[in-house]
Amino acid sequence: MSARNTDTKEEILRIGKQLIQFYGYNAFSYADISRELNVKNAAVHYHFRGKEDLLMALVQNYIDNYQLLAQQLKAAPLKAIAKLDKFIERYTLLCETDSICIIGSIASDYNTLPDSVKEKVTELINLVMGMVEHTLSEGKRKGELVFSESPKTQALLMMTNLAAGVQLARISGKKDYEAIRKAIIRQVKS
Amino acid sequence: MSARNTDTKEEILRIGKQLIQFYGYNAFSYADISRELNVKNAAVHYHFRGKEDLLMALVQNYIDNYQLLAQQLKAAPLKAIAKLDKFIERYTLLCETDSICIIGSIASDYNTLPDSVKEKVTELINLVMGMVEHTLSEGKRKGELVFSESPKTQALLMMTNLAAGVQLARISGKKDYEAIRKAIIRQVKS
DNA sequence: ATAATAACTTACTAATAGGTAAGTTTCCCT
DNA sequence: AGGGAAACTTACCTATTAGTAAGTTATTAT
Repeated sequence: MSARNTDTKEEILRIGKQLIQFYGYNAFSYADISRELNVKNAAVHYHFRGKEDLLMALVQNYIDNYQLLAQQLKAAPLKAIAKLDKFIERYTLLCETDSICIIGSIASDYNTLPDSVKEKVTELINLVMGMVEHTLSEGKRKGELVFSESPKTQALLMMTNLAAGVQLARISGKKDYEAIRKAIIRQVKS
Repeated sequence: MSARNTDTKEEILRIGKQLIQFYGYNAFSYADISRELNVKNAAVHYHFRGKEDLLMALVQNYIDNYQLLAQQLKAAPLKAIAKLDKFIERYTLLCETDSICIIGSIASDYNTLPDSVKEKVTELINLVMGMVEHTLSEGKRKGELVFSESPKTQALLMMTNLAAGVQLARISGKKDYEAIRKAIIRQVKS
């Protein structure tokens, strides 16, 4: 099936993801990836025709990943708060590496992207949003969560707090993120 | 004092600001500015040595602007809600041109910026944050606003909702932004 | 054993990036 | 009237960008 190395493609995706979250989509190049992987930039082009294709694959990767998480959360015998914590933890981890959420990163470069990618990003957002909304909705129904906004609006609030929270954290520090993280839990808890 | 054109410098700042808010800092070039202004790119370099200097001037511009707004809000005989509305309106206007908050835009490219700019951005954030916090704090003291978080945390929540709200709006539409806008007012009102 | 193919490297493009040095035009001040 | 300076243009430069065509090496299926 393969010659030399089977997981170069996955490595490219891994590094590309890191670079986008740390520097931004328009700030990294194929040279950055090939340097870190110790291959030539043509090797990167071999696996992903162009930067758009790489981004496309990356977003699809996220979609797959979140689809899995959504399934797990639905099936898991966890309290709503615990489910939310599982989701929020992803942002906390980002924070610790001075990285930001990929959706936030892409959002800033959104107007430079081709329509095909824009559509995939919309798909990802709808997925994540729907997952949070569902978790909130279910938690409310079961009496585990209390909030007065609609689940959809509450999900919007929570998501924007988190996305901008990690962005803010790299400028003004992790304390601000922590304050936000605790507050968004309080908003749905008491 | 000047030859030919006195406001080229201001025009550069205006266009630069637009480009950053629409495409992002790393996605625009001096060529974009010079094209729109009908000058050569060397003319842009004449007014701003390099891209960093332009960004620096732009952030300083925002600082001046927000310092003025902060003064106005302190002096104005307005209810806290009206003051917040004045501030929030800026984000609503951004939304209408598919643009995002400059802080959010810079935050995504933050790790590609030199320290000098990073410090200026911190200064801007502290200013804006302090302004919102003060407005919230005063409003609470006067009994015009009601919220249980500390004014600082409430300011963090409000700011992150707005910053990510406009980012989200260009992807999933203005309705989501509107829902957020109304919700953040309800959070401090009732 | 060998043919096919996956996974590369080598060796290039053409376009754009940010940036500069030297000259030119226009205006103002004396 | 003439000097100086502000506000440019002309004409470059080097580095980097995304991208490609053709050749090489290693693996695998037959």
